[in-house]
Amino acid sequence: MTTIKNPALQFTAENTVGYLLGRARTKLSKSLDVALARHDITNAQGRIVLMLASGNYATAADLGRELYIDSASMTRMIDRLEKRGVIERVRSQQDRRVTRLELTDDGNALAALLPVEYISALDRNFADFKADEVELLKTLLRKYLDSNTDPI
Amino acid sequence: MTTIKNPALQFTAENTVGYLLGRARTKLSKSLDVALARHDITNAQGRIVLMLASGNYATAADLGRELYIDSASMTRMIDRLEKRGVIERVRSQQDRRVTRLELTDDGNALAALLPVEYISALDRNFADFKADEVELLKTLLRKYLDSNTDPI
DNA sequence: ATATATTGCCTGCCTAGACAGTAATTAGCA
DNA sequence: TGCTAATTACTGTCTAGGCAGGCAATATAT
Repeated sequence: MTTIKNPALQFTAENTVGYLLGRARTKLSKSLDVALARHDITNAQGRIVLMLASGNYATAADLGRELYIDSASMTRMIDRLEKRGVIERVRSQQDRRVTRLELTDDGNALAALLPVEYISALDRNFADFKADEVELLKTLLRKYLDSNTDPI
Repeated sequence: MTTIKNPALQFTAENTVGYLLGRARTKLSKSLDVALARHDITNAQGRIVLMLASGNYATAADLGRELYIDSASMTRMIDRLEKRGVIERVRSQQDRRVTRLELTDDGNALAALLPVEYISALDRNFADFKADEVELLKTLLRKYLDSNTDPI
């Protein structure tokens, strides 16, 4: 039994969780982008459309809070989706700071199509995985996301 | 025992592997950026420095192939690292298309410090995980990365 | 030996995020 | 009531990626 005295000596970036996580996310995201391309929408954009369609989010701030995306990035994302014609900004009368986000008819039609696209794309991506392996992966990811790492 | 007839009906973006993968990657990457900030370098940049220090990669094309990053993005990354003073472009004499990437003295000094930073930052991020849980996560990610998803 | 293909690097322009800072509006409290 | 907090959305400027296309240099095939 050998003990590694100084882990830094055998450290390689390519073996890092961070590295694997980054590559896996890029691969999957790219694959989803390809799958959604014929709807003229990206993975990141489709997610927003679905979240709005769920009725659980009404404003850019809502979405940003859930996604841990800052409001500046959300503003730009909303810009793209508005230009694309799937959502509209509607200024709230109750609180004139907020602009409610509403799906257009096109947006609702898109939202109806997306789940099938996502499900089949994910199925293809994880075809080699048994169902409980995917669940295990999700469980581990959720565990990491729920842990609060001291920022320092 | 109930069978779900139409999975699309209960589909929510927030339960997706893609969603969890994206959020986890963002969280970890942000944490690494904070940890490396005092070396005036980002996570993505530190990875390149370490890969060059390993001696296994000599050119931007080498790095891009390993990281699945396209050459245009690599060009810009090299620009930033060169401006930052950690690497130099050295035109090859053998093949005048290629520019070899060499760490400067500053770059080598940095490469010597980085492993410890990465290791401690990762330890903090996965403090709640048992060692074999991290390994399990890495195994699942590698399995996904090794699978070849038909692009369509 | 030369036309063709490949490779390496680059530029331009796009999405997606980050942070900092600003203006407008509302909420909360002395 | 009036001042301060907090909240919402925004702009500017940055990193990090993507794709398309282009040029120069090397490899390959006829």
